[in-house]
Amino acid sequence: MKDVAARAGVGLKTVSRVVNEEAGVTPDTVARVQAAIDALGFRRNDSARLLRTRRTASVGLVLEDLADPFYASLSRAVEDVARAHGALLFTGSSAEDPRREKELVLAFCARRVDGLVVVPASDDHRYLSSEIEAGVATVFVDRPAGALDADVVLTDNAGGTREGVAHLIAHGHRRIGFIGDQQGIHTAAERLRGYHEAMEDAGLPVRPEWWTMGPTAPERVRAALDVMLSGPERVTALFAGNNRVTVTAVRVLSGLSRPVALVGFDDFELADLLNPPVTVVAQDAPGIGRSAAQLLFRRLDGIVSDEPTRIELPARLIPRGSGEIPPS
Amino acid sequence: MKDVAARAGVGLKTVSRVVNEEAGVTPDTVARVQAAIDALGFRRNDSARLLRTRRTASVGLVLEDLADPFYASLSRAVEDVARAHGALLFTGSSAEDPRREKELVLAFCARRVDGLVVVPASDDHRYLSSEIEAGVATVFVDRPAGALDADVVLTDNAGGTREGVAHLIAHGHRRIGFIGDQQGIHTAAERLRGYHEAMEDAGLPVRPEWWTMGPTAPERVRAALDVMLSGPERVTALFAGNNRVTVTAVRVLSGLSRPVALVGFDDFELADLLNPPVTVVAQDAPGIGRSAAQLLFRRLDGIVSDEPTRIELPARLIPRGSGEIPPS
DNA sequence: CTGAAAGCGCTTACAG
DNA sequence: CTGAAAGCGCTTACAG
Repeated sequence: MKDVAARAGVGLKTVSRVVNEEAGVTPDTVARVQAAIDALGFRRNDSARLLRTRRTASVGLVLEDLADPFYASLSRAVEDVARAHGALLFTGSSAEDPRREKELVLAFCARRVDGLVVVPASDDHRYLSSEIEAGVATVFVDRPAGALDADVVLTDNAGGTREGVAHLIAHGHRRIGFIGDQQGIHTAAERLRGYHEAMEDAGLPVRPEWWTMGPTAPERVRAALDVMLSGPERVTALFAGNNRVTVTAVRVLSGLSRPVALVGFDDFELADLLNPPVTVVAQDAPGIGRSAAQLLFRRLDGIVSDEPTRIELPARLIPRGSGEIPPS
Repeated sequence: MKDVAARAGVGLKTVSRVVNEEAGVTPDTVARVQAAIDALGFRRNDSARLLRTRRTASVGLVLEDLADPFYASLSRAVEDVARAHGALLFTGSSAEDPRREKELVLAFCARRVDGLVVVPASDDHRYLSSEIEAGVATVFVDRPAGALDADVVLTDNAGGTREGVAHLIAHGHRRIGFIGDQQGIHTAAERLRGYHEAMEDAGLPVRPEWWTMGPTAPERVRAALDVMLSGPERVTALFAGNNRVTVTAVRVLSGLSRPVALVGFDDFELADLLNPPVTVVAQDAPGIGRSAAQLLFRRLDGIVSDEPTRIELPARLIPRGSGEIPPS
């Protein structure tokens, strides 16, 4: 910029004015500066500009895994909102590792991002409270923050599961199984709660061998299914607590002689092409991302009250066939 | 930092030394500075630091759509390599819009990212040549850059298709159809070339109604299939030029009375759960992302020659059932 | 309409 | 072992 000013024979401030298209510069001066800019191939360094402006026009997104379809479409939604607000997006995957989450979050804070959208991997976010006080707007997504009262946008996991299980009950099932992810995961616990509530609402008993929580590895799910599907009190329908469980369940159930109904939490591509097509309770990944990002920018613009906001988005039941199979 | 220095009664440089854990500071001084840092809640502003250091420790990734599974896993691989090199990742989706691609690329350049990984949407990247001269390392991915000789990492599209078509021929097919994406798309044209080569290698004639290029919208694909699958010279096998075509083809073929063999380019989740399981030619999305990012950092470290590098990764045939159906 | 000075928050290149 | 000065590339707050 100094070179441009020298070549055009003007002050730094005038170059700055031309570059930023500020009014009040003679057309003649503009032309001279522009010529110098073109000749020198000058282009403004936004990093320097932003240092002075005291905002970085960027937001950081920390999630489990950028490659996971759910988070991928959530990311895209966050990106779109950020773009609409003139901000660029940093992304990082925590891989469910609390240390990595913290590392990423602090790296973004050190760059002084204007705001953060975080899918919590850690269950203690007190390390963030000083940052938030320092002015980094933060919105948690998919799961609430641990030990910190902060903005959060999530799916109504319990409600969605309740609806899915009620759907099975409405189709005549009375013995329904539930296979969920590990207890410690907030969404998993909420879905389990929804299962119990739906059964209770219908006045149906729940036997202890009908539900189980744990890793979603295929072997574990198969073993759990074996238990549920044997004996005189075996289940006639299954609610799968997430995507991976659903897929394993489809594999196992397709090998059985008598049909077992299935509803899964989380939609997935080609669910309608399977045999039978899989009924699911779908989360709105773009909707969650969009809400979170919008809330973030409302915070940045100081539009929202200081009170932490909690937004819960409904899940949607999509009947496709597997959930409408009657009890055998 | 000024405040910390004042509180600790030391110079700025000493604070800098402590923050950066440089050697040669008395333990006593370190303790005093550290106490001031803690008391004031100071944390280094990396944006300011990087302005002075003249590198930003960040790379920009521009692709079609962050929500697309192929690009999502490519992104994750780029992220992992970037992390290993201590760099953060900016991501942006061009949505196949050349203007948006340019906008994103230039925004990243204006932030002075150290390097760029770009999935080209535009077919003219001359706008980038001045940036590249200015030192922004750039690697193109999935498709070569337009009108610019630059580093590129891509899949062997022609070779992969040749292998897939040869697989169908090996299973006895002589009349094989090909439905591809629009001609203008580099990968689409390459795959079409592979189809023609495989047929020619086997000495098989290709009738004009057996292959077609165009939008991958379901209606277009259905119409194209109708043509190929009717008349005395109808095809007994189909090669689908990409994911979306494959999915539509599965739907159409599953409704037919006589079986038609199918091989698709690009793997997709649950392909093995469909009926019949779908044989595909798989690209290595993480491998492509990893190679591109590694090449980028080798450039940044000045390890590679100045000559643009072209890396072509093999595609892999995964037989699952649909591609092994004999001619009816 | 234009520009010189100070400053954003750090590091570099010195000197002591 | 420590620090004052200059500078990274811009903008802000003035003054003229």
